[in-house]
Amino acid sequence: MSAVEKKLNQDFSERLNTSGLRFTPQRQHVYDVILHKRDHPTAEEVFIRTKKTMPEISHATVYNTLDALVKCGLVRQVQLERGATRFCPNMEEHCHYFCDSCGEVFDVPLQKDSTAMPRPKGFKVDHYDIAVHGLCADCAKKK
Amino acid sequence: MSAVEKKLNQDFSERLNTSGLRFTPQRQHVYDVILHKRDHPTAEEVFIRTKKTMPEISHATVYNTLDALVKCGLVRQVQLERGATRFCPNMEEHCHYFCDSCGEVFDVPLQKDSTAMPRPKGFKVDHYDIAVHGLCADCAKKK
DNA sequence: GGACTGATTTAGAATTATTCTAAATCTTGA
DNA sequence: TCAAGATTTAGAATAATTCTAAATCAGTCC
Repeated sequence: MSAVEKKLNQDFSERLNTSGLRFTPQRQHVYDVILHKRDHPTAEEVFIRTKKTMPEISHATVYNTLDALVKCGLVRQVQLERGATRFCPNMEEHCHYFCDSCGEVFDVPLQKDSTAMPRPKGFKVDHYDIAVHGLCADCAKKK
Repeated sequence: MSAVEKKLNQDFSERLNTSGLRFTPQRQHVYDVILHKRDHPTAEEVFIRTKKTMPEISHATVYNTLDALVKCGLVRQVQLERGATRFCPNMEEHCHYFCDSCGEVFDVPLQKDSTAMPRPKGFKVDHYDIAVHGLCADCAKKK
């Protein structure tokens, strides 16, 4: 393992710890897999890819790990269509251009100051899906 | 049926026709149900509500009808969390404030000219989910 | 009106996505 | 070292959605 990789794992470990979670080989492998190919895989796809380097990993662990990564802010959970949830390692503020025909996903950074949002060349926009997540007034009070 | 209702059904029927779809009692009931209580039900919830006035309707028909309504632009399909898809009868440009704790959904109209988006009183924002749907350059060419 | 065509509906099976369960294993701290 | 709690595992269970094949329905052509 290179020095850079060691550093990454240390950061990762600390990130987990601050959320009360442990650094485990399984979590490391899953996170590696997601960072390695920076696309928008489903949990099933992450499972398949992780099996290549860790054949004994289970389904439940992948789900559990993905939830852990989402909880400590290392991965974003993305709902683009009916069916499987996807996961995204890009934690910068960005939006997803999603092709309803082929399923391709394009990340586009949000630029607060520009009036027109840039978009992938040739992309034909049909509609926007904007969801703001958080806590409603009542739930915010309770916490 | 009142004159207003007749008019609505006529509009609905025409809307279906222009998409090559037929106006059927089942579709009418499902659409009624969605318009009546303007929240964000899942397909299962729509199924249950529709059964009250049309007990013999089937699961598949509800799914089929919801897809039809989405296709002809009368209903919006919304993915807010893992699990069931929701449907929204509000076709104005708006975004959804979603409470990750209790699941409440608030519609907020998009106002292009204002700098700060209004939000439900007391809502504590965690993160934005912005998805732009459409066709990528390659797929747009093929169509 | 009757036959034909294709759309729609239905029950139920099948598939897909996700969560749950209980036992085994591992980690950490006393 | 031991106890407590976190994690992992295989597989079962559940939830969400789609598929299938047969039956029904609506509109069109004669």
